[in-house]
Amino acid sequence: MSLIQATEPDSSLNDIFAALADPTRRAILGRLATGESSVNELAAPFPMSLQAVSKHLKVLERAGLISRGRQAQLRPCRLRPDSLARATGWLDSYRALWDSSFDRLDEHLRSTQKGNHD
Amino acid sequence: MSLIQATEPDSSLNDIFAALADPTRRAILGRLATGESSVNELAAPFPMSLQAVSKHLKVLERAGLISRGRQAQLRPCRLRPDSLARATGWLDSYRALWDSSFDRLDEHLRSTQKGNHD
DNA sequence: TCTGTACTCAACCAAGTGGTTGACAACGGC
DNA sequence: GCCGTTGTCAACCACTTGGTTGAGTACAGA
Repeated sequence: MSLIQATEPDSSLNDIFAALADPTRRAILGRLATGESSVNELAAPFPMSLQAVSKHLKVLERAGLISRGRQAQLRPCRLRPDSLARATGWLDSYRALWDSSFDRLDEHLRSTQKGNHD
Repeated sequence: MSLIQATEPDSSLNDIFAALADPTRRAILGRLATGESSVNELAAPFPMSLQAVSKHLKVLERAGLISRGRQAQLRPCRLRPDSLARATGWLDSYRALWDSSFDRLDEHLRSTQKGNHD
């Protein structure tokens, strides 16, 4: 079971999950799911400076969750689905292990003790 | 589309994704998927102190990804599937938006410009 | 009761994060 | 060419994070 190793090479999972851990960035992704958008448009709903939002966009870009174009002085952002797919892929594979682990745990509990947990 | 709001109440998503953003913690979850385990057993493969691993376990516990029991002086850790389900739920719902967004983007690109991006 | 084992708590440290403000670059319109 | 708009970069700040070491707690066994 190679999933156990600590030295997994996919360091981008770090960036992806870290990017998703911030509610502002999740909201930006939600906004972006409705279509391409400029930095100003993205920043408008948030009670923070434009620069702060620009930093968040940089984090999302580094994680591969968005890409940024260029038209005139606008810098439109749009989604990139592949990174999100990597995150869901990881979660899905672990959820499978998860569930089987619970079957095993359940069996273990029934055979050894009688519910002094939780 | 209520997904857009920045003031979403589910702050636990922050903790869950933040917990998943660390490779050591992902490895711990992987190890735990093979069955319940003590702190010492969990710490053994990692090139760091026991206390550091204990901190990681606290993070995972706060995120609701694991729970910890007590038998004698052992403090066995085991998985809790509900928090992971929340993360996958969020990702799945967004992936749906994501895909439809890409259909829309594709259409938009075809109708307005001819590929001066990427 | 004394010892060893398993683990946690507390203090500390370097590095990273999320925000600010101010200055600057790039571009379109006048 | 100048001005407003759009956005980035740099410096700074408070706080968090991921690690360390050292001390302390809780339990089992001799």
